[in-house]
Formats: sequence, C-alpha cells, structure tokens
Amino acid sequence: MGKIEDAIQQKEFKDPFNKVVVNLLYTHSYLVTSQNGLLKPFGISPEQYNVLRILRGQNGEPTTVSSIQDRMLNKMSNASRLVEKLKIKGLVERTECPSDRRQVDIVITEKGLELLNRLQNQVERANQNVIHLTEPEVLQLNDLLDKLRG
Amino acid sequence: MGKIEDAIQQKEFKDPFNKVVVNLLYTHSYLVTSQNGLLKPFGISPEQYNVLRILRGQNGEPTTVSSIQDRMLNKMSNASRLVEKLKIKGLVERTECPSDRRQVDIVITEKGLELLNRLQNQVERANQNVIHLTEPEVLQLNDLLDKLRG
DNA sequence: TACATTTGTATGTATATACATTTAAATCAC
DNA sequence: GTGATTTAAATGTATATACATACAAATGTA
Repeated sequence: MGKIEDAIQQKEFKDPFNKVVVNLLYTHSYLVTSQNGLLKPFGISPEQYNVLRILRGQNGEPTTVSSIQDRMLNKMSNASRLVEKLKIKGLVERTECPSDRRQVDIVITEKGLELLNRLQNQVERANQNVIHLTEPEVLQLNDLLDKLRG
Repeated sequence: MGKIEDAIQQKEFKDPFNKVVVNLLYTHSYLVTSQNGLLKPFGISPEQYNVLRILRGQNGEPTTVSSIQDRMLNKMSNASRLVEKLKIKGLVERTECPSDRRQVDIVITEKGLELLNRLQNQVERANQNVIHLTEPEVLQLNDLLDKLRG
C-alpha cells in the first residue's frame, strides 16, 4: 500500500495539484536513492551517469559543454564541473575547439564506454524491479509527465 | 510539445521503463526550479518549506528531529541541519525533550506560521499554473506514482 | 581599427544530498 | 549496578544544485 499520505504521514492535501507535486518529489527521491545504490560501486553519481549517456548518444561526435548543459536532466546543474570530474576519472576527454577557442569539445573515452556497457544490464534490471507498473501503465505515466510540463 | 525526447534531444529510449525514469527526473527538475523561484524571495528553500509544513501539520504538538526525518520527501536529507537553519531564521524552536534527553522537541513559531500563510495562496496558484493537467489527469498521475513505488 | 556587447566556459559561494562517524543518553543482559 | 547494545541527534566530508560573477574569445557596430 504505497499511498503518499501513508508514506509521509500526512492525512490529506488541500488539493490534488498540491498533492501531485509532493508525490513527484517523493517518487523522485525513491528513484534516485535506488540509482545511487546501483552506481556507487562504479564510482559515479546519477548526474555523471547521465552526462556519459549524453556523450555516448553522440556516437563519437564531440559535444560542447553548453550542449551537454542543455540536454541534462537538471537544467540548473553544472556541466562544466561534472565534465571535470569525469575527466579526472578518465571517462571523458576535453579538447579546445579549433574553430572557436571559447568552446571545449567533449568526447567519451573507451573507458567511459566500457563503464556504460558494464552498467547497462544492471540499470535496466534495477529499473524494472523498482517500478511496480505494467508496461501500459508506464506508457500512460510517460504521457502524463510530458503533458504536465506542457 | 513537451515530449521528453525533444526536451533532452534524445532520439529514443531502450525501453519505456528506462524512459519513465528519465522523464521523472526531468519533471522533478522542472517543478523544483519553479518552486525555487517562488520561495527565494521568502528566504527559504523547498526543503525548508517542506519541514515547516510538516511542523504546521502537528497543530502545536512538538515533533522530534527523527520524526521529521521520517516524513521528509527526501529520506536521505538531513533534518538536523535543516532545523538548525530554520531556527537561525526564527521559524522554529528547539527544546530538549524532558522525558528523553537525547531527543529534541521542535515546534514551528508564530513567525513560521505567518510565513506559511503568506506563501499558501502563491504556492497553490503557482502549482496550478505549472502543472498543465486537468484534475482527472492529476488524480490519475497520483495513482500511478503511488503504484509505481509499490 | 576601436570599443561595446554577446557568448562559452569556469569559478565562487551558499545550500542540500548522501553517507559515515561521533557522542551522549537510554535500554538491555547479566 | 556494570558493561554491552541500541537509539537520537549532531558532525564530518564529498558531491551536487542554484545562482551570481568573472574572464576570455568572438561578434557587432561606429
């Protein structure tokens, strides 16, 4: 019985809009806690994992820091510092862009790709274990979230 | 057109479970960014706002730090430090619990209640503006999130 | 060309998250 | 009661978020 009222011991909400905000924040924490546990043995955070996936999606094409920033899940995060952390771990490379010396080209390294490969199956299995929904329900949830943001 | 694929420029997802995780993280960031903008003029963070609401729900009954922790939206957060911040602002009071000297009783102050009152209408209006769903859709989303967590 | 404006990235700072460790008080076992 | 264990809260430390600001390179304009 996973009702949000029980989970956070709040008897009732003023209105369903208020409630859904709380419910989303709470569910987010539920998911991130699971993700953290999964990624911790690999030495990366969920945010760093996301940046690596963005870079893999480039199929070898270099990407700039600001392009990563635009595509991050948390727009207020700091791509510059996350890239720096990944570089220290040898998971990405950073080279000055020749056409515009302000820009920095980022590519995922072989080591970064290997890490993603090792993680892939585990992440997929963990997601399916942690999300107690049928596939039609997941599709519906995706539609509602997309519509929510307008 | 708010599809998550467009928002983060990812062409497709391996499976809908994977996609709904990304969608929830992204939607969370969307909501928290809105909340931050709303609360900033009042000098509190979303997490501090949540603790104040928990305390208001007690109707004057004191609550311990660990009880606040249990009811926080982010279970990994740090109630002890958040309470400290609120105390510095004069929004809560902290007294040693007489029956168990390890525990600390927390109550919201008059100033804290006034802050919540001033915020109330604004938060409600902001929530309804930021959530582009009908009421039936909101109810459905609440149900799906509750079920997701199992 | 000279100078203002814009853009890409990095840095500074306060807060929060994630988790380990510490400290003191309460409870349990004997 | 003494010592071990558990519990409540605080503290330590690394990372991330949320902004503001700085700085250098590029662009626009007179």
